[in-house]
Amino acid sequence: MLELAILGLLKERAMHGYQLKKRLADTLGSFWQVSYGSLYPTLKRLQAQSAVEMVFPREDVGRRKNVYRVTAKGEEMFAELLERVGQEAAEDNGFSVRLAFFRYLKPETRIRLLERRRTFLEGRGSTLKESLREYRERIDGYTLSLMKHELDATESDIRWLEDLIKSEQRQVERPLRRSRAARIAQRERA
Amino acid sequence: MLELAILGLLKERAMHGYQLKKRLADTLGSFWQVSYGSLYPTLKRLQAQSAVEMVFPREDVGRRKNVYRVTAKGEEMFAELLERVGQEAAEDNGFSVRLAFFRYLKPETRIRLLERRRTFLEGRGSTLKESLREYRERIDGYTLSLMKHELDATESDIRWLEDLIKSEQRQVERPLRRSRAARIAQRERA
DNA sequence: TTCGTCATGTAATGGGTTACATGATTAC
DNA sequence: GTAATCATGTAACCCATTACATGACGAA
Repeated sequence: MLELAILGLLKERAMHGYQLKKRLADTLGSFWQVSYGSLYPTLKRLQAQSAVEMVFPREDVGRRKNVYRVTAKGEEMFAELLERVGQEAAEDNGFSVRLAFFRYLKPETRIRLLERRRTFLEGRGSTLKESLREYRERIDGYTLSLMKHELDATESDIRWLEDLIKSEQRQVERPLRRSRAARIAQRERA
Repeated sequence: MLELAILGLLKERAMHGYQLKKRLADTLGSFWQVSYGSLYPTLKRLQAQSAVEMVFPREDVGRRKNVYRVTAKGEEMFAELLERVGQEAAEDNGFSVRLAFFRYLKPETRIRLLERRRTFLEGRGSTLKESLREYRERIDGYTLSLMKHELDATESDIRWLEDLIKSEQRQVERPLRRSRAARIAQRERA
């Protein structure tokens, strides 16, 4: 997860650990906090795997900063990690981090990931409904209220996902339609 | 967290590990999954601390089952863990687990916990708004959409909390009013 | 000159998971 | 008798955190 996030951010531009942490906090910070104690070791590990390499300072001579950039191997790793449509990719953080790098995926893969997430949330929804049906009388008001609220939140998540999926599908279809139009135009020209 | 949940569930009735895991999955399962690899060691640890003790099987002789019950010391531990209004008590899981045992808290403590959670969520909300304001033009559509959706979800959480707080406050006030009425009645009797 | 923030790192610890191993009981 | 589920446990690992340690640089 952290590796994916680091590679994804370094893909945009070379950065050093401290900067990386700031960017991480800014874009993913509302759900995903990283400490230096995990950031720096991960960065070193990625370097050892030659997924990233140090950019030796030019104008930046002053401060002791370890600026890293992604290597070709790092790009591969990133793509592999990002596309991996396992269980982890459907869970809260795994999904959010991947969404932040969606622009690097093909629309079809995006749809697959979105649908995986939807299935996951539908599972959570059913579990919640089941619990509500099964235990409604036996559980206390607070847990009941929590469950109802969770169910609402889950359903809202699903609606949001549905919108994302629809908009992806439009993006997949439109080029097709255009090419069909192009084919027609070509036929007419003939 | 797990200790709190185990003690809280065993407070209701004595159970063995397997049962405990089921109850855990049923009531808190939508956000909090535990594996045996962490459940059994925790149970043993609690036993070593004499927070729980084994109930020796009577009618249940057949199966090899380790049924545990909470001890007086366990009750103390539970109360202490539950009331602890630290950072962890405001975070997602910490809060939800505590909410599931809210009935064991005084209304004032409940309100304190609810307000801590609200403050926490308001912080998240501000962070999100800040990011949206700051980066709106620079970040990609997916992250933007995620952030907006997160903000909506956070605001919905806050509204829900507000309702819970209000209903707690009513419960704090009503007995006061009743006692005032009692005082008046007493005065009239005099 | 000193304070804040930039910047990097390590060691100890924590809290969990996965995979493995075992075996009893129940339902078919 | 055999498959599913009940039931307990351990060892290896993973991913992260906290606390600690260090020091450079810029601004007041």
